[in-house]
Amino acid sequence: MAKNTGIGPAAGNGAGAQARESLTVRVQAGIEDLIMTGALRGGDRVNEIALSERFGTSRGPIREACRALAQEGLLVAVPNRGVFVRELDLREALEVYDIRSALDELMGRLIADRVTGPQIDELWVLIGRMDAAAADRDLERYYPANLEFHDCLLSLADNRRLERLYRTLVKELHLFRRKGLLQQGSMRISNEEHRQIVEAIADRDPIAAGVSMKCHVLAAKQRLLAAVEAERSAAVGEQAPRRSRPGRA
Amino acid sequence: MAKNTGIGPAAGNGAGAQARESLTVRVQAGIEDLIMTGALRGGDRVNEIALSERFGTSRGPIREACRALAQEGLLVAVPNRGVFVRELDLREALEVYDIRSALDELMGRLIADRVTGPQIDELWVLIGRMDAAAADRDLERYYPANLEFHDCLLSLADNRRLERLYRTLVKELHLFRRKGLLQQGSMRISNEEHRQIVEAIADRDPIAAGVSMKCHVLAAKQRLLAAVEAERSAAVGEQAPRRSRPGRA
DNA sequence: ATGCGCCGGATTGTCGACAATGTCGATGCC
DNA sequence: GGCATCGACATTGTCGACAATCCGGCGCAT
Repeated sequence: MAKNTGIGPAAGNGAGAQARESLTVRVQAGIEDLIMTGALRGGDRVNEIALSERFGTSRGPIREACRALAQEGLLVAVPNRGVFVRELDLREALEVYDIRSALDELMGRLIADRVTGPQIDELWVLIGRMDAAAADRDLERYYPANLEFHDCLLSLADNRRLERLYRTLVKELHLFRRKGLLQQGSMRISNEEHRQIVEAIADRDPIAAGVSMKCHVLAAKQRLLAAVEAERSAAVGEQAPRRSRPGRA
Repeated sequence: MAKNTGIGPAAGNGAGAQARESLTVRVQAGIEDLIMTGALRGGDRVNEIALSERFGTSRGPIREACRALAQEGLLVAVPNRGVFVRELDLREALEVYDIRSALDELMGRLIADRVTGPQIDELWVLIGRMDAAAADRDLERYYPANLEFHDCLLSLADNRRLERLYRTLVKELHLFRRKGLLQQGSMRISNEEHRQIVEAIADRDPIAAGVSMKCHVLAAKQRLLAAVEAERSAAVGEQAPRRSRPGRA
């Protein structure tokens, strides 16, 4: 099997080719990637030895990276048992949504207070791109545009701590068990909310911008809730809620 | 030289006597304490060897703890230079205040939605204790009561993620250069705001509770801003802004 | 005298090894 | 047959040592 999967000491890896970086941060980014791409799923055990072979390093940097990720909330460390990929239950996911709603409201207010004309134009461009993708029902194009839109808003807020926090929370939501339910919201409805946001920003109305951003998040929360509820009732209607394996956590 | 300064493997230390805890987490808590108590100040260099002697361990746990604290934002890691205690400039402190204002508003809304009668009584008790301390101008008694009051609110919100986030931000504010300016707010004014908060909560009015909590934080932000401004103008008026040492950052 | 290059000390980054702990399976007993 | 106990394996927790890198001072050439 692959002894070195691309992140060796002298391997010019495509993403972020900063050779002069400590191994720990590279491993940290690598593990994050493994989680984001789904290679590591919630509840999975993180084996230090396996990872050290996977990344071609010793266990030291692995452990340091895991400590950092545990502090960030992506992993949980159980003493003498190892670290596991954190699993977000519905309640925790909703908690994160509530927090994001508050932060997004702040973000909207901050943006409306300091936005410039060209920045507004840029937002409209992104809205247009999302509109086009939504018209084609092309989720593969919509999703990155949506990401870029929110990144743009994030940078416009001009609050570095808020930016870091927001990114942490977004990553955290990837730990939700069935994250497929997250982006189940219809693109057109979501983009209508985006348009409202940009309009409020263009009006330089902090209150309206904050409210529209908050509602955008809360609407996503409601969509998730509805999706979960739908899934549950479907499962109940479908024979019995069969218990799969007695498997361990 | 002191081979063991109190946190050895078998030392029953007073704070958090959980013997079956990994060294890393103990070291992490220890370093946090060093920062909170001011033994380590913003910008200070964190020497791994010194800390390993201080805590009576090897460098491994120290490094892991530092990684975690760096991820948390209390330390900053400079490649091949080591880790330093993060220093919060005014701008960053204000950023944190803005974020806290948003989170506190959320907290107020959540509390007003789910608070019970006995919990309201408990809040009034704490208000009374703060009132008494404020009447005596006893900051030594006011400060812990204030802390307990906010802890109580935090638990009442019943949002674990929010709680963790809030505590992180509070710790972060300790990194502000002259944190003495932070609690410079007069006790009576602050406690008047507290009373407003509890009244709104007792009315079970989520909007009012959120607004009053948000304003409480924003008022603290303004007090900090005023204190900094006052300090600056005083420094300007007082001869020359003498440059101290050519010292390093 | 001043700027440049070299060298020594100190510290960080990384590694492999040992000890401690927990887990899983086999064995024996009730 | 079910359950408690014991033992071997696997994994984590911790340590000491080596190599890479960086900071500071010294000497030298211009």
